Amino acid sequence: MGLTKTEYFTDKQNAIATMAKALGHPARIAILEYLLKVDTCICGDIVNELPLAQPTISQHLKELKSAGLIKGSIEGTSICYCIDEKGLEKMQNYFAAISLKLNKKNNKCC
Amino acid sequence: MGLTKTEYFTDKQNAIATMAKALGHPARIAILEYLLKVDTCICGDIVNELPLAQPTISQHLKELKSAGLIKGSIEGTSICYCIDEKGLEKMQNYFAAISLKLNKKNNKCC
DNA sequence: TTTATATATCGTAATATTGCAATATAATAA
DNA sequence: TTATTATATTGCAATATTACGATATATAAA
Repeated sequence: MGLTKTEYFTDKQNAIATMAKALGHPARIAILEYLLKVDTCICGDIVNELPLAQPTISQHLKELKSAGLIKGSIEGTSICYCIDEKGLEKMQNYFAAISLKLNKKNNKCC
Repeated sequence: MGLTKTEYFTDKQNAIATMAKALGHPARIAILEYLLKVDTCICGDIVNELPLAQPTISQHLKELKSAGLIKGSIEGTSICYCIDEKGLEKMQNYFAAISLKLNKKNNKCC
């Protein structure tokens, strides 16, 4: 086992779970926040910024990228990573919709 | 290894990552959406609703609960689970804040 | 071409997650 | 007390994740 049964769930559920999973590690949250903080879109300064080895950062970047949360473009020798607004917008919309639903019914149990 | 180095990150980063991680599985997204859909707050109907065995659901509920995303209260023999608004509000606020920042700087690279 | 620099990939060890059968627990019903 | 019912816990196999050293790759500089 150890294998998620994605086939039992809807595409949308899987998509949200995939993005949430990508954000489910503090290093990846830190990368996101760093990309958000710096004005110019930054490449491997992330490696200097975070207390993790370069291969580890590279792996985390890959995961964020494949989840559609960041984008990377080649800039000479280095690579320029930046936030993929589309992905984050999806997350924002998802949680905004949930909050809206929670407000409508006033969740009065428990 | 296989061990996340949480000590290198801020409490807030770890907190967001923990909640995101809990949402990083389609079954847990499905549970959340089910709790959101039903008006009365529901217990073990989740087991009937989802195509996973009872111990598996129980485990997923435990994770959602320990992440502060759902609450459970004993209701006779069964347990009534419902959404913990505080946790979801934190997630909503987090993504709303990110969107806001993304709009301010207009993320024009890549 | 050779060297330097930046990033990715490979290989691997340690640990975590997923899923479920079997079993335990805890509350009500008979 | 003895079922019955609902949920949790245990134990375990299969797989995934995390982290990093070593190495590969690819571009630019000398």
